[in-house]
Amino acid sequence: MYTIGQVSEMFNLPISTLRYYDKEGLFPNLERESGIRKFSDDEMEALRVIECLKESGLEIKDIKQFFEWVKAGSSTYEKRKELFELRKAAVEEEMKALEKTLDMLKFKCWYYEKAMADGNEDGINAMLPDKLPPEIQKLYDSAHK
Amino acid sequence: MYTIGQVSEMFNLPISTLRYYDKEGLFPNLERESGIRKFSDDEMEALRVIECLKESGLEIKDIKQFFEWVKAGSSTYEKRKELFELRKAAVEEEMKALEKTLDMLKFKCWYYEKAMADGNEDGINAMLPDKLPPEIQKLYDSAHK
DNA sequence: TATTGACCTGAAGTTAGGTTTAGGTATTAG
DNA sequence: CTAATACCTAAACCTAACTTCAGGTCAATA
Repeated sequence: MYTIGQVSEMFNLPISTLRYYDKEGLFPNLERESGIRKFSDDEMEALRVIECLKESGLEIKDIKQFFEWVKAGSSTYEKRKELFELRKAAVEEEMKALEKTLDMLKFKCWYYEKAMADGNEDGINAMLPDKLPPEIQKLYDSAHK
Repeated sequence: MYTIGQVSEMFNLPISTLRYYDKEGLFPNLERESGIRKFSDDEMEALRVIECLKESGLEIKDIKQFFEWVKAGSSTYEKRKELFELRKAAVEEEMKALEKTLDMLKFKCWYYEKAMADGNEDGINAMLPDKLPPEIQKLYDSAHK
């Protein structure tokens, strides 16, 4: 069993955030001892799931919904599975978007390296939009498709 | 040259968002014809950069800063390059975080598939935390490290 | 004894990134 | 002529996810 301060340290989350999560219903089974929250391993695992679902782009109210399904028992296995499948698809989409973003960033890094070497952007502009070095052209095309 | 409505369609962004970006100074060279915004290829490329930097996690006010550097000319090449290097590192970090998130999501998908097949979570709980099938154990460990 | 530190609450405040509203102009279609 | 479109502005509004504040309890320490 851990206090809110210990959990805050372990997860590197402000105490105020943990209390906020509790108020929003993300720890439906959280116990208290004379008013003081006692975080068990269940709440620790819940926090891992919260961080996962949050990172996947899910809103707090929908994370709460998930924990309500957990409380409801085995009749909600299917809903819960579907939720995770959907978040998985969303994260895979987001990673694709980030790949494209990364290509643009790499292109811009090359761009400014060359601009610094040349003292101006004229040489680069003469290569645009399709006479860039092959590796760079790939990045440029990926970022501009 | 494009009108705001055309740009809105092309980038799939609300007109109100384009006007908001303009108000925030993200199109420092945007021209107007009797009050009406005229978006040139420069603004189109600016928008691609805006979307890239936004996706990388940069705030609007810092994107504005970048366009001020562009306006300032070749003396800011280094700053601009550093900005893109930093955003590149940030996106690479974020992708790592998403990989871990994805591992947790895949684990949970497996978890609920098995729970549905078994009708309960007992079999799974007996395997936790280190007697899971090898592939699944990898996901679990990645998500719990 | 008193003060420090860790916990508690409800309510108000904050921030980013837009969106909506209310009112106006200018061009074109019927 | 008038009515529908597409544009414009300033200012108010909105939402999510926290954070801060003001005031209070309780246990251990100096």
